[in-house]
Amino acid sequence: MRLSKLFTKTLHSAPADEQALNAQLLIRAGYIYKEMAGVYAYLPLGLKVQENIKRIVREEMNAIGGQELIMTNLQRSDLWQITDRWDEAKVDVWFKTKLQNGSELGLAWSHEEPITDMMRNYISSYRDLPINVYQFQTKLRNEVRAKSGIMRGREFVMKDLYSYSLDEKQHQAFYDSVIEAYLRIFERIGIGDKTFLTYASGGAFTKFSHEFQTLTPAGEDVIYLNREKRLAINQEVYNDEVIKHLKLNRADMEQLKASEVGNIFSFGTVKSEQLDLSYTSKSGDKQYVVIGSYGIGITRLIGVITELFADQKGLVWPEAIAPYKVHLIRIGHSDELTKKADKLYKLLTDSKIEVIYDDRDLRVGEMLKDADLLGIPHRVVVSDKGLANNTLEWKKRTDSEAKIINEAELVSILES
RNA sequence: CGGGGUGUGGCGCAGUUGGCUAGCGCGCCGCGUUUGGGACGCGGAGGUCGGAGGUUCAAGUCCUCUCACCCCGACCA
Repeated sequence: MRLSKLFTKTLHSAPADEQALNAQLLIRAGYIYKEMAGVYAYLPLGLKVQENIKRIVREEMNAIGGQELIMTNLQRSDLWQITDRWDEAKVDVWFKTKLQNGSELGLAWSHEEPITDMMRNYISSYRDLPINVYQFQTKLRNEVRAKSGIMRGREFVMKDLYSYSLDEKQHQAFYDSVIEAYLRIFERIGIGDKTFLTYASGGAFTKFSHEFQTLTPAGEDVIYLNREKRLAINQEVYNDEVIKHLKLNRADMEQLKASEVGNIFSFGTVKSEQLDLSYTSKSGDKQYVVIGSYGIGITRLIGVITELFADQKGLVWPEAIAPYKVHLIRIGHSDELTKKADKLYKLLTDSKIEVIYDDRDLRVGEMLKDADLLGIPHRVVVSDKGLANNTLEWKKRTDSEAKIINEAELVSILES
């Protein structure tokens, strides 16, 4: 992509009404646009980051047998009435609306009820199980107070997976495989060393649920972490009984701020009993399906990663999710130089390396500032300095000094 | 929902005790000079001051209501 053609440009200063670092930087760099409090549009750069995260999540979900689908945003009220979660005293984040004929609809804040009800049409025999399906969906939640930029919005993208299992054993095996898959996902997107499996309150069925908490001062949660065992306990269930249950010691636990980027939990048969989702077993009797639910906050991850890696100069993306791999800058505008930069741009893009090419005739300072702000992992500069001996400058976003290398060296660096 | 704060061109801000054609910086357009870390000169375009009502000879400035946004807290199945 040529920067001269890219939709969105950078801003010198962040809007005053935005305090959160993640939103400030993402807005300045042109990744997102704020529509209203807690509601952000994703512009081309931001969408690419989102899609890159989704790609990794999708690969890992498919690898453990997940099948992607997409549910609807408009939901019937009757399903939620059955499980007693339509009442705003019970669920206070509902956005509700009405059909022309007056019947009430809910706007999806979760999909547990509709997807489970849908399964009644497809599950009737033990032969139909297990079923593990997931989606990337926009969740709408009428938060009383949106805050922290994109980390807690009223509209956000979540990956949610639902597992339907024959019995507790089958469920547990899948549940464990999700834990492994989640750890791989966080590793791949570059926050593995800062993300920890965390015990949290379990809800209706189990004693605990599991959360995946990423350490960041910008997070809303407080966890107690045993770094050595890479195990944490959410403050909400942090007590002697739980510590003992997990064979941990209070003395080894570190109190830290973190952001919940994923959570998984078991419903047992609670929800299938409520919604009457059952199957006929091999021996002919009626059994309720064991259900699990597994979420990853896709857009929240973008916020967390921004907070985690950004520096004074701007964004810093891990390579796996960066919108582009290389930020190519041309300093100078002689025909010969332009030809050289164009050629390099073509060479890299032809090799399937994603490049954002600053072909604008701006002053150097502006181009370099923009490169820092956009946070693309590799910066390559071609200038008159390298014309004679055919060299260029390469610098990682996280390095302080550029290195002089030649084209072949660059290609091998980028392809490694 | 309780408390605190803020709304003035696309962005950041100034605007004294009400007073003249509402300013400044950035950005934008034109011309020229520049070109290795956000250049400079000259000339332009762009706002009716969040909204409604009121007080007044006169309101961006005062009053009432209202909307939006930010922060702290409560909340977060």
